[in-house]
Order: sequence, then C-alpha cells, then structure tokens
Amino acid sequence: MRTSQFLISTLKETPADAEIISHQLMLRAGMISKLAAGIYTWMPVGLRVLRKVEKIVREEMDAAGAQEVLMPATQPAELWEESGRWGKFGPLLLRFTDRHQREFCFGPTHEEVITDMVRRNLRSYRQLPANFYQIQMKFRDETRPRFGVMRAREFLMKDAYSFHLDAESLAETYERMRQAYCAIFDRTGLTYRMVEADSGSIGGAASHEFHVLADSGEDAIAYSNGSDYAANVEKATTQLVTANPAAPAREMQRVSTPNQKSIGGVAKFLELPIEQVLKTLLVKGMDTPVVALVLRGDHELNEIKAEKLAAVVSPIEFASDAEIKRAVGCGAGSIGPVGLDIPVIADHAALAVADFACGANSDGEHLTGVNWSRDLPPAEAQDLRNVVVGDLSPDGQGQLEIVRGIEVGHIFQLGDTYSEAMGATCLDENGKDRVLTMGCYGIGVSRVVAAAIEQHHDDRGIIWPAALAPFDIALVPINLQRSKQVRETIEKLYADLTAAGYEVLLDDRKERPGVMFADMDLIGIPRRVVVGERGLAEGKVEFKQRGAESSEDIPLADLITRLAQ
RNA sequence: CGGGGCGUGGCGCAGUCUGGUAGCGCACUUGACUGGGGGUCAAGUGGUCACAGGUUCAAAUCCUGUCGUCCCGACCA
Repeated sequence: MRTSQFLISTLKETPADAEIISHQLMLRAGMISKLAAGIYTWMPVGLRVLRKVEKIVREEMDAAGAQEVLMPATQPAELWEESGRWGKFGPLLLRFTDRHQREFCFGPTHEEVITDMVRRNLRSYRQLPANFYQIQMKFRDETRPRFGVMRAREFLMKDAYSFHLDAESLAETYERMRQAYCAIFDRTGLTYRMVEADSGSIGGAASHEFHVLADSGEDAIAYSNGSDYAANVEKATTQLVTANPAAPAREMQRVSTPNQKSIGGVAKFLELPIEQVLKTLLVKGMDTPVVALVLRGDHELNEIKAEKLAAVVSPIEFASDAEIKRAVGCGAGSIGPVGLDIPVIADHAALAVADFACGANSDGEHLTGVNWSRDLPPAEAQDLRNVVVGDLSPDGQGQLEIVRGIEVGHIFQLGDTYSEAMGATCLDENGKDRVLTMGCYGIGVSRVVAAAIEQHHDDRGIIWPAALAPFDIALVPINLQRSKQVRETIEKLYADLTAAGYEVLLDDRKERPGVMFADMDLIGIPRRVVVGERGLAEGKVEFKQRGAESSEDIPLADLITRLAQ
C-alpha cells in the first residue's frame, strides 16, 4: 500500500473531548472518526487493525469447532417478548418501528435470535452439541458512552452460543471455549488474565472473564502471586479467617467522640489502628426493614456479595438517614453492633478482632474494648468485603495482588433460561423431547483494539504488537522526488517485501522526513525501513523497531534476512 | 437519570463580562527555498459564531427555549 493511495489522516493536536490515551491516539492516528456519541467510522488504518483481531478470533473459533453465522442486527420485538426481555431490558435497548408499525430493536446481543434459529433447525441429539458464532455490530444505548470505542454504543462483538442436551456436554464446550480464548489472546500479543467472574444477572454455573491488563482499566482484578488463582474483585475471596479472636484484654467502655463520623476520624480520635475499629452499615432487608453489616474499618463492603445474602434485598439498597434513626436511634456515623435487635451479619475478618471499637448507637459516642461473645452475641459470619492487597489467596497458595483490567471477553454457562422460555428442544436418544442447555461466549472485538493501545503506546503514539499492526513494515524514502537511486531502490524493496508476504506501507507522499517519521510512529507500524542516498552510498538502509531506542544501518542485501529473524 | 463544563473554518483555541467590519495557531491549496524527526518565506481557500425565538438602529456577545457533546456519579459487555 502506498500513502498516496491510502488515507493517512493524522492530527498533531489532541482532540479536546478524548479523555483516555487509546481514544486520543485512535483519533490522532486517523483510525476512527466520530459520527455521534459512541458511534464511530472505522477509517482505513483502524479497519485494518480491527480486521486483524477479527481474523485471529475467526481462526481460533473455527479451530475450536464453532460454526460461523451472521444474524440480523435488526430484531423483532416478538422474539424479545418471548424471552421476557422486551420489558426488562429497558432503555439500553434501541427500539424503532417499521412502516407497518411493528416494533423492532437494534440487537444488543443475540440470545433470542440464535435460540430461535436453533429451535427451527435443530431437531435431534445427533446434531448436538452445536456452537454458533458471529462477528457483528451490536448497539447498546449506554447511558454514558465514553472512552471512544472502549465503551461505544455501536461496537463490534464476537458472540457465540452453544447448545447441549446436558450439563456435561456444556462443560466440555465451555472448557474448549476457555482454551480457544486463551489461544486468541495469546495470539494478540497482549498481556491478559483469565479471571473467575460474577455471572451477574444472567446467572448460570461457571463464568470467566478475560482482561487485558492496563492501569486505565475499569475493573479491578485480584490474582495470587503463588498460584493460578485470579478473580474479578467483585467475586474474589480470601482464605477466610476462622480462628477465634484473641482473648479480651480490656473492659468495654462508652466514650465520647464528638463530631467523629468517619471511620478514619474515629480511629485517629481514639488513637487506635483502623483495623481495630469496626464499621456498621445498614441496608434494606428482605424480612426486616434493615440489616446491619459489620466490617473491619479498613475494609470495603462488596455489594455484590452482600446482595446475594438471603436477608438482604437485591439489588442492594442502603438505609436512608431516617430509616437509620428509626432502627438504631442515631446517625450513620455512630452505628454499632452492640445491643441491636435487627439481624447483624459480620465479615469474617471483623469477627476475628478483639477489643474493638465501634459506634454506640448514640450520636457522638462510641464503645471501646468490645469483644464478641462477651459483650454481644457473635454475629452471623459471611464474606462481605472486597479483598485487599496482601490477603491470602483462597487456595492458601500465596497472597493476592490487585491490578486493573479491561474486560475484553466473557464466557458463561447460561443454562436453559432462553431455551426454556422459547421452547428450544431436541429429541434425545430415547426419542424424548428435551430442553437444550446453553453456553454463551463473547469477545469485544473493537474493544480489544482500544485495549491494545492502552497497553502499548509511548509519547510518540501507538506501538502495535506484530499480530495487530495495520502494516508490518513502513518504508520511508528520503528525497524520493529527486533521487532516482532512492526511487528505484525503494520500489524494488516494496515489490520484494510484498512478494515475501509482508504488508508494507510505502510513504510516497511529498513530505519532509520528519513528517513521515512522526506519522509512522503515531500509527505505530512495528518496523521501519528508511532508504536515503546517504546510506545507499554505502549500500545500506536504516532499520528500526517501533519500540526500540535507536536504529541500525544494515546492508541492503541483508534486509530480507534480517526482517525474517 | 442526577450534577457540572463546553458548542466560534477540518483540529486546538481567543473574542462573550462591557453589543458596533469574526480573529490566532495547526491543517489544507499554489509558488520559491529547503530536504534524516512535525522546516522557512510569500500568496491563498475555507466560518449565516449549534439551532429557534426575542430585545436592539445593530447580537458570536444580552434574554428565553431547544439540541448536541464531554466530564463526575448512578447504571452497564
């Protein structure tokens, strides 16, 4: 490809409304162009990268036995009414009406469509298990699209759905998909981690997320430095403390703590380490108006864990100031577990603390030297908190570290939610009709592109991993217009490298070298070959890796061999 | 959906408070010089100042409304 015939639409300045680096660089490198909030055109440079991701995904899905299909982006409302999601999905679903006043939506996901396809076309267990995938634009009307294509409304996704007669078959395909995902992300050249995930509202047995590690990631993931354990912090647990707390050493005392409303403030005021102070949160309960949740002062409530408790309403809802006052007779800053006549649930770590301080259920007062069993009945023990760095891995091997990740893939064992609601069945070996069980497997293809940039860039621009780069080699001639020697050499190189199977971008614009270097660096082409009269006089050209500190002059004759290394 | 910011050539911005000929840098076009890290000089192209009303002799500027867009939060693959 020649730059004279290929749109290089780079920007020197950063567009004002791009916040994160990948968004800025995608705009500056001319990869994408915004049409509306969360809706982008993929321009030539960007599309080449997107296609690279797609190709890897497609090859690995095919290799794992999945069959490619292409489902409609436009979906009729009836299908969503069958699954019960037309009402439930809410404003995230972009709905519209055709000329006959029939309602449709732009597909945000395709469970309904694939389930419909399967119930119409699969009849026998002999056709199972079956796994269908597509690479398709989805539309989700996010309340706040942001970060360019990272959280766009219209985005390219690979989604796959598998169908089985039983759970064992589903588990087999799930495992095969898990391996395929590892193969896919290995091939991208990105640093990623597979983590245990909360299966969320979709429910189902197992669920894993794939995260590209980057400081700007929206998710926190915990992993063990001594084993393979890794989980989204939403779900991560630690080895639970079951040991009894130390023996009481102090008497319980009521102390005045005027105007101390935060845990940090109370700890400081009482001159106690924050781990020695327990905090009590009131949330709405299922059977009682409120439930008390007790945590160590330095720990954070994990709302997902909490709302799974039978006693707690889901989704979780914190008690209002008025409800707190009614239930315990004080403000939020002075609640404590002592003497409460509402259900009290404590995190394991909070139950292991002796001689602790806590609110006295009276404004401006706290209790110190409090001990479970002696001063109050031991609360129900539960895992309520987010893990923190240094917690023991739940498998007992090593300690937890926490890093940020960008979720690029998610695999679920879905179960029969959709097949049951929509009547997707097959005959089994005994000729009996059985409801199918499903798995679903997603990859945010366009998000992978942004995540790659978050992980691989410098102050000059993008540094593509070889597998994702829009081109393999940038050919930069110096003085192309004036030097016949340069012109002839570069044309031959272009032909030879292309014949050798490289994707080459020859910069034949009438630009100064600095402009060409800056553009090739910004676009992030992994390797650059510069041809100028100066070097040719010695039979040499300049070779530089995008991320490398400096370039090297190598004999023209050795170039192809050198590139092959 | 709650809170806040911003809409002036393709991009980044000034001008708005205090109404009076629409500006700057980059980009783009042409020419000359230049030619190994976004070069210099010269001459140009391009904007009904988001939109709709209103006030006024006169509105980018003041008033009212609408829309778009970005950020924080809630929500979400």
